[in-house]
Amino acid sequence: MSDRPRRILVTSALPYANGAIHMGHMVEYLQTDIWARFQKLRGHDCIYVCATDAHGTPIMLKARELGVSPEELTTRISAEFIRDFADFGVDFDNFYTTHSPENEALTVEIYEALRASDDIYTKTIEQAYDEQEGMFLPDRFVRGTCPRCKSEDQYGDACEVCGATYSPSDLLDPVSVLSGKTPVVRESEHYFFRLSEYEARLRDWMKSASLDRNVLAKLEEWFAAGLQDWDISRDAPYFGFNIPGTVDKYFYVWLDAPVGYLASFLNYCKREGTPDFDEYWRPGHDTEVYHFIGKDIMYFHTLFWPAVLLGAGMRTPTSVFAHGFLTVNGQKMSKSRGTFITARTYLDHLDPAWLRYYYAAKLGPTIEDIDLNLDDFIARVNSDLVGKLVNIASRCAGFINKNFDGMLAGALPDPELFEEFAAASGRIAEHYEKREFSKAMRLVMMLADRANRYIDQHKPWLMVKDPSRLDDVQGVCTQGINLFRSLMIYLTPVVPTIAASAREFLGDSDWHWADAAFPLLGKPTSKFKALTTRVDADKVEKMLEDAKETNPGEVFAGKGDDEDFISIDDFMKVDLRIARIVNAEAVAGADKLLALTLDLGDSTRSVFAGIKAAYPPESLIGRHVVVVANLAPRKMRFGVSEGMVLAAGPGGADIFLLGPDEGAEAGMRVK
RNA sequence: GGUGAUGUAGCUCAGUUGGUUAGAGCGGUGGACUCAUAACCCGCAGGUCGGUGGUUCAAAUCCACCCAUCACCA
Repeated sequence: MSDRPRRILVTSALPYANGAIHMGHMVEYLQTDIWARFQKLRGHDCIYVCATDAHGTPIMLKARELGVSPEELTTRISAEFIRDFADFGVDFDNFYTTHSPENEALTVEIYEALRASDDIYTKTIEQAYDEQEGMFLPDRFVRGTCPRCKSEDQYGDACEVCGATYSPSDLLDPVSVLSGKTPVVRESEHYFFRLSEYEARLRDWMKSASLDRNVLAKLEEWFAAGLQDWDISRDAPYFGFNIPGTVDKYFYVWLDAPVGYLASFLNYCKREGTPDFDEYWRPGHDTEVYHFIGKDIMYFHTLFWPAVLLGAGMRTPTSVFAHGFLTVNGQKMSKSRGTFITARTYLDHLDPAWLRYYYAAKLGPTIEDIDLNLDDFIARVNSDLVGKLVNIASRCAGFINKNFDGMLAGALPDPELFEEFAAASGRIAEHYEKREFSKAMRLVMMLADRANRYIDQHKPWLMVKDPSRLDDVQGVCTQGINLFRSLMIYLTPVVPTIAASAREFLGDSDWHWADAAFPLLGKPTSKFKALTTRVDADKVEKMLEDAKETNPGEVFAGKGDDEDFISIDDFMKVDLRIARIVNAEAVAGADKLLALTLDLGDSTRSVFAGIKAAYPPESLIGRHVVVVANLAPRKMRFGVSEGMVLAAGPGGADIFLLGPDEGAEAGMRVK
């Protein structure tokens, strides 16, 4: 097939270190991993690198919130990333971090090169500034009322209700998400990259990169709108790399993040002593570089990144492969629906091979979203992987084991059929190469059907009763096992763990793609063990229950996306007050309730609290507690409750009321 | 709001440059088999191809508008 191995470098987008890897992330890492494994299986020289994306405001703030340094935070999260990926069988050649000396050196080098080519200039801009926090605020950290439709509590860059785009200074009643204070407008000098000068060169690159049709359409759209120069600096405090020649300016995280691809690769080259970094990143070599990304970050990878590389005199990626998002049961992943499933939650309950197969069965080369439909997942894996594929080996192995001591026959009874399977190699490989994984899977499963039909037609279970036909039994089963073996070789990139067990069963050494064309004959096999089990619907159910319980504080979405936070305004909607309990008594006929009379300073309320088992009523009188004062009154069997007293604990006798420190008085607002 | 994409059997998806009765797998159903992780094999049923209008001898396929879903707007 190929005269000479291709030299390929592939990357997946760098996961952002402020939360756990989830099922949506896995689409990309599995897609890339399958492709990289395929290339290696074909005998090509393929290196797969990735890294943690460690910089930026969200990480800085998250670290502050947790009371650790950003370095500690990202190191800890990187370790989680590495574990999750390893357990899913994602086989990186190197997984590094953007907070590394290599990355700093490369980022600075690129920046200096851009300066030398006059691609960098400075300009003073106005930006929202939080005086209390002492920092400039990214657009998403300012919220307020949309100037167009007057919807409240919108982001500083766009209104989610009417879709208007604007800058934070346009908001009515802007508020800093960090302090709750009104931000002021302050001037600052920023560094800009002259992206606007790059349209022609980017168009040239586009043509050579054979991008997906949809990606091209998107690029055209952006060109039509006109390319704007890119603000690549941020003011201190900022977790990132200092811009040389400045005291308080830092590179914007999106500048050094893609440089992280180079840094991770450089780190790999240094460690392994090979290959030569420059052969992959300087122009004029026949190496190939591919970035796998999600469609949401196309702008950075198809405009900024190639332009930066061009400006710095480096080579541009051979192509950029964008994929769509993941939906779960047809909808966006959502915590409240329990469909926000982290990689770890999945791994706690289910076999990674199943997800790898399922994603492969649905993935194509386009930016279309794919859906993880859990009922479909169960049906698909059980029917394809177990019922069709593994079943071929399972139904043949018994005969070979029992009657022939595990020995395969010396010849195939139907070499033409085997040849059909071998001949499919080219088409399947082409599908893999073009990232048409779903087509590859369909073809393999069609062949698996064919193999099952073959066995059914020859009925070894009948022949085995006739001693004179034992040779035929061995032949048919050897044929079946070899058909299985070829298919398993084709599926190695998708389900490497299953392939490894199959190889062990067959006593085969390492597999290469080309091995599928040559049958295994006259060799002993080991005792057959189940290669994978069926998906148990109960386990999927348990996983979903777990997903619902995942602590939301531990999981965050991507950069700048904080849909899982509530804003300061949301919090301020809750009117928490200090109240003094002026009276408490058991409610006749209620097992758990106490009727409390609360003094809120300016008013008195009746509140029912389910704390009877934990507190004798008389012990409460005179105590100060915290109460939700603006909770809608609720009619209960014993009367109307006009608020809610805050307490912690699992319930029963283990309930602990919240109380203020000495000095708080009834009616004070808690904030 | 602008732009782009998607919408085909219960489910997941194919449908090449418009051309004979719209396909596959799963599921359902009837049968067969009993080697196999109740797997496998044979048959059957299921769709006015999101809606409306148009171009054409002919449209899931082209055009317009509408509806729904999703994404992007640096």
